[in-house]
Amino acid sequence: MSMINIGEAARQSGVSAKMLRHYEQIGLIEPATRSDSGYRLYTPAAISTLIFIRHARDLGFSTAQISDLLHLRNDPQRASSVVKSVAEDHLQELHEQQQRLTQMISMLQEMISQCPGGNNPDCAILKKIDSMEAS
Amino acid sequence: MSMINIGEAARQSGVSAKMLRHYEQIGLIEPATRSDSGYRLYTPAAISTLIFIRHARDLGFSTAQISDLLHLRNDPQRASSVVKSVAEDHLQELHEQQQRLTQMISMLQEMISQCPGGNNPDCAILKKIDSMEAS
DNA sequence: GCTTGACCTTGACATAGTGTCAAGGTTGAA
DNA sequence: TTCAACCTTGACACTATGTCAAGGTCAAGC
Repeated sequence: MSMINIGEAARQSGVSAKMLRHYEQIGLIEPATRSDSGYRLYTPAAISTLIFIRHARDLGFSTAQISDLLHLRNDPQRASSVVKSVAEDHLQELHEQQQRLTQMISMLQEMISQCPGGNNPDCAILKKIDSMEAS
Repeated sequence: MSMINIGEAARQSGVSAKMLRHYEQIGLIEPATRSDSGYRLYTPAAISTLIFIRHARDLGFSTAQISDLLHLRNDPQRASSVVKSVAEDHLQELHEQQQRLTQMISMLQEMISQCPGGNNPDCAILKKIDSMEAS
Protein backbone atom coordinates (compact mmCIF):
# COMPACT_ATOMS: atom_id res chain seq x y z
CA MET A 1 0.00 0.00 0.00
CA SER A 2 2.31 2.80 -1.22
CA MET A 3 2.96 4.42 2.13
CA ILE A 4 5.20 7.44 1.90
CA ASN A 5 7.12 9.28 4.54
CA ILE A 6 6.87 12.86 5.62
CA GLY A 7 9.10 14.56 3.08
CA GLU A 8 7.33 12.98 0.14
CA ALA A 9 3.93 13.64 1.73
CA ALA A 10 4.89 17.28 2.09
CA ARG A 11 5.90 17.45 -1.55
CA GLN A 12 2.75 15.75 -2.80
CA SER A 13 0.35 17.73 -0.65
CA GLY A 14 2.02 21.12 -0.61
CA VAL A 15 1.86 21.17 3.20
CA SER A 16 5.26 21.47 4.87
CA ALA A 17 6.65 18.65 6.99
CA LYS A 18 6.62 21.01 9.91
CA MET A 19 2.91 21.63 9.48
CA LEU A 20 2.19 17.92 9.10
CA ARG A 21 3.68 17.33 12.53
CA HIS A 22 1.89 20.35 13.88
CA TYR A 23 -1.52 19.34 12.50
CA GLU A 24 -1.04 15.93 14.03
CA GLN A 25 -0.12 17.44 17.37
CA ILE A 26 -3.17 19.69 17.55
CA GLY A 27 -5.43 16.85 16.45
CA LEU A 28 -6.42 18.26 13.09
CA ILE A 29 -5.38 15.01 11.42
CA GLU A 30 -5.13 11.45 12.70
CA PRO A 31 -1.65 10.50 13.91
CA ALA A 32 0.21 8.90 11.03
CA THR A 33 1.19 5.27 11.48
CA ARG A 34 4.89 4.78 12.07
CA SER A 35 7.57 2.60 10.52
CA ASP A 36 9.66 0.34 12.75
CA SER A 37 12.14 3.15 13.13
CA GLY A 38 9.47 5.70 14.04
CA TYR A 39 9.11 7.49 10.72
CA ARG A 40 5.62 8.75 9.91
CA LEU A 41 3.94 6.92 7.04
CA TYR A 42 1.13 8.42 4.97
CA THR A 43 -1.49 6.62 2.88
CA PRO A 44 -2.90 7.98 -0.37
CA ALA A 45 -6.13 8.78 1.51
CA ALA A 46 -4.15 10.82 4.02
CA ILE A 47 -2.58 12.73 1.15
CA SER A 48 -6.02 13.58 -0.21
CA THR A 49 -6.97 14.91 3.18
CA LEU A 50 -3.83 17.01 3.27
CA ILE A 51 -4.56 18.46 -0.15
CA PHE A 52 -8.06 19.31 1.06
CA ILE A 53 -6.53 21.06 4.06
CA ARG A 54 -4.16 23.06 1.92
CA HIS A 55 -6.96 24.18 -0.36
CA ALA A 56 -9.11 25.20 2.59
CA ARG A 57 -6.18 27.13 3.97
CA ASP A 58 -5.76 28.85 0.60
CA LEU A 59 -9.35 30.00 0.97
CA GLY A 60 -8.44 31.53 4.31
CA PHE A 61 -10.36 29.13 6.56
CA SER A 62 -9.09 28.99 10.13
CA THR A 63 -7.77 25.78 11.61
CA ALA A 64 -10.96 25.40 13.63
CA GLN A 65 -13.09 25.79 10.53
CA ILE A 66 -10.92 23.35 8.63
CA SER A 67 -11.44 20.91 11.47
CA ASP A 68 -15.21 21.30 11.07
CA LEU A 69 -14.95 20.88 7.32
CA LEU A 70 -12.90 17.72 7.72
CA HIS A 71 -15.49 16.19 10.01
CA LEU A 72 -18.21 17.05 7.52
CA ARG A 73 -16.14 15.65 4.69
CA ASN A 74 -15.85 12.36 6.55
CA ASP A 75 -19.50 12.19 7.48
CA PRO A 76 -21.72 10.58 4.82
CA GLN A 77 -24.75 11.68 6.86
CA ARG A 78 -23.88 15.35 6.66
CA ALA A 79 -26.39 17.98 5.62
CA SER A 80 -24.90 20.20 2.96
CA SER A 81 -26.58 23.14 4.67
CA VAL A 82 -24.09 22.79 7.50
CA VAL A 83 -21.15 22.95 5.13
CA LYS A 84 -22.76 25.89 3.46
CA SER A 85 -23.14 27.81 6.68
CA VAL A 86 -19.50 27.27 7.61
CA ALA A 87 -18.58 28.69 4.23
CA GLU A 88 -21.02 31.56 4.56
CA ASP A 89 -19.70 32.50 7.98
CA HIS A 90 -16.22 32.59 6.58
CA LEU A 91 -17.33 34.60 3.57
CA GLN A 92 -18.85 37.10 5.94
CA GLU A 93 -15.55 37.45 7.77
CA LEU A 94 -13.75 37.95 4.48
CA HIS A 95 -16.18 40.66 3.52
CA GLU A 96 -15.55 42.43 6.79
CA GLN A 97 -11.81 42.18 6.29
CA GLN A 98 -12.27 43.55 2.81
CA GLN A 99 -14.20 46.52 4.11
CA ARG A 100 -11.53 47.33 6.67
CA LEU A 101 -8.89 47.00 4.01
CA THR A 102 -10.77 49.19 1.57
CA GLN A 103 -11.18 51.83 4.22
CA MET A 104 -7.46 51.77 5.02
CA ILE A 105 -6.58 51.95 1.36
CA SER A 106 -8.77 54.93 0.67
CA MET A 107 -7.50 56.86 3.68
CA LEU A 108 -3.93 56.06 2.79
CA GLN A 109 -4.41 56.95 -0.83
CA GLU A 110 -5.82 60.32 0.05
CA MET A 111 -2.93 61.03 2.39
CA ILE A 112 -0.39 60.03 -0.20
CA SER A 113 -2.00 62.18 -2.86
CA GLN A 114 -1.67 65.21 -0.60
CA CYS A 115 2.03 64.73 0.09
CA PRO A 116 4.16 66.40 -2.55
CA GLY A 117 7.26 64.31 -1.78
CA GLY A 118 10.68 65.83 -2.36
CA ASN A 119 13.08 67.22 0.22
CA ASN A 120 10.61 69.43 1.99
CA PRO A 121 9.92 68.18 5.52
CA ASP A 122 6.35 69.42 5.36
CA CYS A 123 4.29 66.28 4.98
CA ALA A 124 0.55 65.88 4.78
CA ILE A 125 0.78 62.20 5.66
CA LEU A 126 2.30 62.80 9.08
CA LYS A 127 -0.15 65.58 9.79
CA LYS A 128 -3.11 63.48 8.80
CA ILE A 129 -2.00 60.55 10.93
CA ASP A 130 -1.73 62.94 13.86
CA SER A 131 -5.22 64.28 13.39
CA MET A 132 -7.24 61.56 11.73
CA GLU A 133 -10.46 60.12 13.01
CA ALA A 134 -10.50 56.37 13.32
CA SER A 135 -12.95 54.83 10.91
CA MET B 1 3.44 69.34 34.20
CA SER B 2 0.27 67.18 34.20
CA MET B 3 1.95 63.79 34.16
CA ILE B 4 -0.52 60.91 34.11
CA ASN B 5 -0.05 57.28 34.85
CA ILE B 6 -0.57 54.30 32.65
CA GLY B 7 -4.31 53.72 33.05
CA GLU B 8 -5.16 57.28 32.20
CA ALA B 9 -2.65 57.32 29.34
CA ALA B 10 -4.31 54.22 27.96
CA ARG B 11 -7.71 55.87 28.18
CA GLN B 12 -6.59 59.08 26.54
CA SER B 13 -4.61 57.46 23.75
CA GLY B 14 -6.74 54.41 23.05
CA VAL B 15 -3.69 52.16 23.39
CA SER B 16 -4.04 49.53 26.10
CA ALA B 17 -1.82 49.62 29.19
CA LYS B 18 -0.48 46.26 28.15
CA MET B 19 0.60 47.64 24.80
CA LEU B 20 2.16 50.71 26.40
CA ARG B 21 4.46 48.43 28.38
CA HIS B 22 5.07 46.30 25.33
CA TYR B 23 5.94 49.24 23.08
CA GLU B 24 8.35 50.44 25.70
CA GLN B 25 9.94 47.04 25.97
CA ILE B 26 10.52 46.67 22.25
CA GLY B 27 11.87 50.21 22.03
CA LEU B 28 9.07 51.69 19.94
CA ILE B 29 8.65 54.46 22.51
CA GLU B 30 11.03 56.01 25.00
CA PRO B 31 10.81 54.49 28.48
CA ALA B 32 8.35 56.54 30.52
CA THR B 33 9.76 58.35 33.52
CA ARG B 34 8.77 56.78 36.81
CA SER B 35 7.25 58.06 40.02
CA ASP B 36 9.00 57.39 43.35
CA SER B 37 7.01 54.22 43.63
CA GLY B 38 7.88 53.03 40.15
CA TYR B 39 4.67 53.98 38.32
CA ARG B 40 5.09 55.06 34.71
CA LEU B 41 4.34 58.73 34.10
CA TYR B 42 3.35 60.13 30.70
CA THR B 43 3.63 63.70 29.45
CA PRO B 44 1.14 65.31 27.07
CA ALA B 45 3.74 64.98 24.30
CA ALA B 46 3.98 61.27 24.99
CA ILE B 47 0.20 61.03 24.70
CA SER B 48 0.33 62.70 21.29
CA THR B 49 2.88 60.16 20.19
CA LEU B 50 0.66 57.35 21.43
CA ILE B 51 -2.30 58.71 19.52
CA PHE B 52 -0.13 58.88 16.43
CA ILE B 53 0.82 55.24 16.98
CA ARG B 54 -2.78 54.19 17.36
CA HIS B 55 -3.78 55.95 14.17
CA ALA B 56 -0.90 54.37 12.27
CA ARG B 57 -1.96 51.01 13.61
CA ASP B 58 -5.51 51.69 12.46
CA LEU B 59 -4.07 52.17 8.99
CA GLY B 60 -2.49 48.73 9.24
CA PHE B 61 1.14 49.81 9.47
CA SER B 62 3.44 47.23 11.05
CA THR B 63 5.36 48.00 14.21
CA ALA B 64 8.55 48.37 12.18
CA GLN B 65 6.90 50.85 9.84
CA ILE B 66 5.45 52.75 12.76
CA SER B 67 8.92 52.95 14.20
CA ASP B 68 10.16 54.47 10.94
CA LEU B 69 7.26 56.92 10.89
CA LEU B 70 7.96 57.99 14.46
CA HIS B 71 11.58 58.73 13.64
CA LEU B 72 10.49 60.77 10.65
CA ARG B 73 7.91 62.58 12.73
CA ASN B 74 10.61 63.58 15.20
CA ASP B 75 13.06 64.65 12.56
CA PRO B 76 12.66 68.27 11.39
CA GLN B 77 15.19 67.54 8.62
CA ARG B 78 13.08 64.78 7.09
CA ALA B 79 12.32 64.65 3.40
CA SER B 80 8.61 64.13 2.89
CA SER B 81 9.49 61.80 0.01
CA VAL B 82 10.76 59.30 2.58
CA VAL B 83 7.48 59.40 4.47
CA LYS B 84 5.67 59.05 1.20
CA SER B 85 7.58 55.96 0.20
CA VAL B 86 6.90 54.27 3.54
CA ALA B 87 3.22 54.94 2.94
CA GLU B 88 3.39 53.79 -0.65
CA ASP B 89 5.09 50.54 0.28
CA HIS B 90 2.37 49.89 2.78
CA LEU B 91 -0.33 50.78 0.30
CA GLN B 92 1.19 48.28 -2.09
CA GLU B 93 0.98 45.57 0.58
CA LEU B 94 -2.62 46.45 1.25
CA HIS B 95 -3.43 46.19 -2.43
CA GLU B 96 -1.86 42.75 -2.53
CA GLN B 97 -3.85 41.67 0.49
CA GLN B 98 -6.93 43.00 -1.18
CA GLN B 99 -6.26 40.98 -4.29
CA ARG B 100 -5.80 37.80 -2.32
CA LEU B 101 -8.95 38.53 -0.40
CA THR B 102 -10.94 39.28 -3.52
CA GLN B 103 -9.75 36.04 -5.07
CA MET B 104 -10.79 34.06 -2.00
CA ILE B 105 -14.14 35.76 -1.91
CA SER B 106 -14.94 35.05 -5.53
CA MET B 107 -13.94 31.40 -5.26
CA LEU B 108 -15.92 30.99 -2.08
CA GLN B 109 -18.93 32.75 -3.51
CA GLU B 110 -18.98 30.50 -6.51
CA MET B 111 -18.75 27.40 -4.34
CA ILE B 112 -21.54 28.60 -2.09
CA SER B 113 -23.79 29.38 -5.01
CA GLN B 114 -23.43 25.83 -6.27
CA CYS B 115 -24.35 24.20 -2.98
CA PRO B 116 -28.10 23.73 -2.66
CA GLY B 117 -28.04 23.44 1.14
CA GLY B 118 -30.68 21.32 2.85
CA ASN B 119 -30.30 17.82 4.25
CA ASN B 120 -28.71 16.29 1.22
CA PRO B 121 -25.10 15.30 1.92
CA ASP B 122 -24.13 16.03 -1.65
CA CYS B 123 -22.18 19.26 -1.45
CA ALA B 124 -20.47 21.23 -4.19
CA ILE B 125 -18.35 23.11 -1.66
CA LEU B 126 -16.58 20.03 -0.36
CA LYS B 127 -16.07 18.72 -3.88
CA LYS B 128 -14.63 21.99 -5.07
CA ILE B 129 -12.24 22.24 -2.16
CA ASP B 130 -11.05 18.73 -2.98
CA SER B 131 -10.41 19.57 -6.59
CA MET B 132 -9.68 23.26 -6.76
CA GLU B 133 -6.59 24.83 -8.28
CA ALA B 134 -4.72 27.18 -6.02
CA SER B 135 -4.84 30.71 -7.36
C1' DG C 1 31.47 -3.26 7.45
C1' DC C 2 32.04 1.64 7.46
C1' DT C 3 31.29 6.22 5.81
C1' DT C 4 28.53 9.75 3.90
C1' DG C 5 24.63 12.47 2.74
C1' DA C 6 19.94 12.91 2.78
C1' DC C 7 16.30 12.21 5.49
C1' DC C 8 13.73 11.63 9.83
C1' DT C 9 12.82 12.44 15.02
C1' DT C 10 11.70 15.68 19.02
C1' DG C 11 12.03 19.94 21.32
C1' DA C 12 12.87 24.69 21.80
C1' DC C 13 12.65 29.33 20.26
C1' DA C 14 11.07 32.99 17.00
C1' DT C 15 7.77 35.90 14.54
C1' DA C 16 3.33 40.06 15.51
C1' DG C 17 0.05 41.90 18.30
C1' DT C 18 -2.69 41.35 21.85
C1' DG C 19 -5.06 39.26 25.99
C1' DT C 20 -5.17 37.21 30.58
C1' DC C 21 -3.73 35.76 34.94
C1' DA C 22 -1.04 35.74 39.22
C1' DA C 23 1.38 37.63 43.09
C1' DG C 24 2.46 41.55 45.05
C1' DG C 25 3.22 46.85 45.96
C1' DT C 26 0.82 51.77 46.04
C1' DT C 27 -2.50 55.25 46.52
C1' DG C 28 -6.35 57.70 48.14
C1' DA C 29 -10.43 57.97 50.62
C1' DA C 30 -13.59 56.58 54.33
C1' DT D 1 -6.43 51.10 59.35
C1' DT D 2 -8.75 49.04 55.89
C1' DC D 3 -10.46 48.60 51.30
C1' DA D 4 -10.89 49.26 46.42
C1' DA D 5 -8.76 50.55 42.56
C1' DC D 6 -4.72 51.00 40.58
C1' DC D 7 0.13 49.85 39.42
C1' DT D 8 4.27 46.55 38.94
C1' DT D 9 6.63 42.40 36.63
C1' DG D 10 6.54 37.96 34.71
C1' DA D 11 4.55 34.11 32.59
C1' DC D 12 1.54 31.86 29.38
C1' DA D 13 -1.94 31.97 25.60
C1' DC D 14 -3.41 32.62 20.78
C1' DT D 15 -2.46 31.62 14.92
C1' DA D 16 0.35 29.73 11.63
C1' DT D 17 4.62 29.10 10.34
C1' DG D 18 9.82 28.97 10.19
C1' DT D 19 14.35 27.71 11.92
C1' DC D 20 17.74 25.52 14.51
C1' DA D 21 19.96 21.90 17.23
C1' DA D 22 21.11 17.28 18.66
C1' DG D 23 20.54 13.01 17.41
C1' DG D 24 18.69 8.52 14.95
C1' DT D 25 17.98 6.07 10.20
C1' DC D 26 18.39 4.65 5.58
C1' DA D 27 20.53 3.67 1.20
C1' DA D 28 24.41 3.82 -1.67
C1' DG D 29 29.28 3.35 -2.58
C1' DC D 30 33.73 1.80 -1.28
